[in-house]
Amino acid sequence: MSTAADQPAAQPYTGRVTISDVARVAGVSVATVSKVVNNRYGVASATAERVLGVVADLGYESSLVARSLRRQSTNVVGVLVAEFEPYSTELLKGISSAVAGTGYELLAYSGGSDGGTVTGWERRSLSRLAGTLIDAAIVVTPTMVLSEANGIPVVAVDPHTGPEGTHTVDSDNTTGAREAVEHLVALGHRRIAHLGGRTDLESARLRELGYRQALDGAGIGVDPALVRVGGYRPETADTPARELLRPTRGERPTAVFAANDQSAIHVLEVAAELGLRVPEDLSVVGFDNIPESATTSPPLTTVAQPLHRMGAEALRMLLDVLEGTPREQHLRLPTSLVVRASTGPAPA
Amino acid sequence: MSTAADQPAAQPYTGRVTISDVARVAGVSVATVSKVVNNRYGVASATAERVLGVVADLGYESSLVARSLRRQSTNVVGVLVAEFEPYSTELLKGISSAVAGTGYELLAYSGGSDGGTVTGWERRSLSRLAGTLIDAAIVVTPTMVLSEANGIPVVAVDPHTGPEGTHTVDSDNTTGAREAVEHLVALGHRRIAHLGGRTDLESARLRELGYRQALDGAGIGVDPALVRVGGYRPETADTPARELLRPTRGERPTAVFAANDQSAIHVLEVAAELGLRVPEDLSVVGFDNIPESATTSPPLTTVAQPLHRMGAEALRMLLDVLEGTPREQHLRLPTSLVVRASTGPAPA
DNA sequence: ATGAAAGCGCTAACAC
DNA sequence: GTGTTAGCGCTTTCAT
Repeated sequence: MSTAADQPAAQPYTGRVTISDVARVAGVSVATVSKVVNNRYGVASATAERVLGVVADLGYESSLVARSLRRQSTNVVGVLVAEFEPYSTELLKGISSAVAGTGYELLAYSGGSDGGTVTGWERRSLSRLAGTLIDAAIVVTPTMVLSEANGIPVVAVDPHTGPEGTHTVDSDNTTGAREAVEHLVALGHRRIAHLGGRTDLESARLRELGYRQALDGAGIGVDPALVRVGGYRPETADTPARELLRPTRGERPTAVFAANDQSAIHVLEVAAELGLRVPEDLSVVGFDNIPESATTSPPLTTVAQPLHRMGAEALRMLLDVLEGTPREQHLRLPTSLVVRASTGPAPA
Repeated sequence: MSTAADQPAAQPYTGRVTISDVARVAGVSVATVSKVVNNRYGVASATAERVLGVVADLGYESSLVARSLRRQSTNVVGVLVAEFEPYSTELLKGISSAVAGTGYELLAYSGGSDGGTVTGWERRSLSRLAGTLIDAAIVVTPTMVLSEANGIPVVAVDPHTGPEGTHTVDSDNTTGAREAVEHLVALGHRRIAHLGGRTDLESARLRELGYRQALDGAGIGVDPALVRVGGYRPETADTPARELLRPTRGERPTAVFAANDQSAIHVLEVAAELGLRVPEDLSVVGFDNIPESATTSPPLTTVAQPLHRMGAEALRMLLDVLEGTPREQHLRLPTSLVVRASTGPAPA
């Protein structure tokens, strides 16, 4: 074995070592090198050994791009996200642990330019990668329906359009939200606000539905003044959060159920800024249970989505589809309420 | 504008829409389509419009792979990790937020097969992607020295070989570790164990160095029986953790300083299993401050690395190198002790 | 203003 | 057993 860790000074031009470099040095054709590298039959063992030696010497590694272009399959699974934020990275951890031992490699691509507002990133990313770079894809919170017409299997996680069209993995948004609000009701809260997500997103609608169900069930009417659109992101949640906590007229709510943890965390910040104590003056509940929700002060009560498991299940589903194993189109996992310190009895 | 969201039934064969499909439908050559798509000069506006119409109709998006192969630059920055675990994903969040608005896209690749034990994954991944798919790369905790001989700029984050060779971003491991152990000393602990990382890794060595410095400074000798190799991973930390907590002879330590959070969290689990109360019977300190460290019970006291910032700085450094702006080769960021509930006064 | 042709690095038929 | 050739989808001279 030669010193694979050294950089050879073999080529005049800088840059990567290609298959033709190996071929030239080994004195064979590129086809032969290709065969050796891919363990194809029909190569004399002496030749193979010599080529392997050169490969090691030069530190050659085949270009994923060139290989992908020529081959039909790449053994790479894509994870398409708008950006790498807490939600998508939690999923990624689950996907990553599930991919170990399957022979597939993971390629996470963030093509959603500047945040989550730009729609259509998933179609664009899929088109750019499908069929050439990746064999199949997991798309995180797509905002549009993805047909599999790009030619590769797709599993959508928490699709914002509801489980139609593609294979999907999501969690029970309605029940989760209902339980969260029931928890607040049980603590004696009556003026419970809802900082919603985006009205065009299915998950946000379902969470609001759960909110309304819980209120109805408790015989509490929904006060429209206590329901605001928050948009899921700290920036977009700022104004509505302030409107909720510093009402121009009427009473302040004693609790806020936010549509996701990022908004809930921002509510915590606004509350602190306004001098409101949590949970003495105000209770706050989030949704998702991203790890960050445990690091706030006080730690956030939230509805846990089993994010790691959702990622792992999505990968398994994708691999099954890829290999032709029949699967249910949709998988819905249960949520669970995680009670931490941001919720307490309603102020007297 | 046509209905870009629809899938056209234009082609007989399934699969992605290629540039030749567009060319055929629009009645022009592929060269012209390429020019239009890339805004090159020398295309009649009428032709351009027609082509754009077909592009929209067919939902064409150029293949990243094919384009990369032909072009020299791709406008994609790679993040190479062994796997997507808490540490690398925190970095990824910082990188992702820093990349917004730069015009670059992010491609995170996990080529480290089954965990962190396999060495050389970084060289392999780099070779497979460099020069074709990505213009530059951030490599997370590489275990070997990476020359830039792959032809693209590289920034290593927390390299396990120390800041040599490439551009690097890391944090002050020694000081962080020293402060952690000084915290334990201040709480009255004298029998302080160290569950180390891998002996071949610079960061692990520096953390052990800090541990020794703190003990020396307090006039406490290092008891070799209290120092174990933990390997940074829960599985590898299991046996040494048990040896430490259930000593065959001698006294049990009253505190453990683990080389990273993942090991520290495992110590917490082993302690719970053995019926040890934390922090009454045993104090535990970790290193890294991954979000998960706040979710344990009790929440873990740890040395925070500014992971988001490290990621963001790494990206900025990389972009500077890419654009030829002169930069210091190394950036070392300070750590800070985060005291939570896993540390308390030494038992009497 | 447009198209023909070469070639990026690689693999797969098919010849020799 | 080995080399030659074609071509994956795209960009880029260079003719026309």
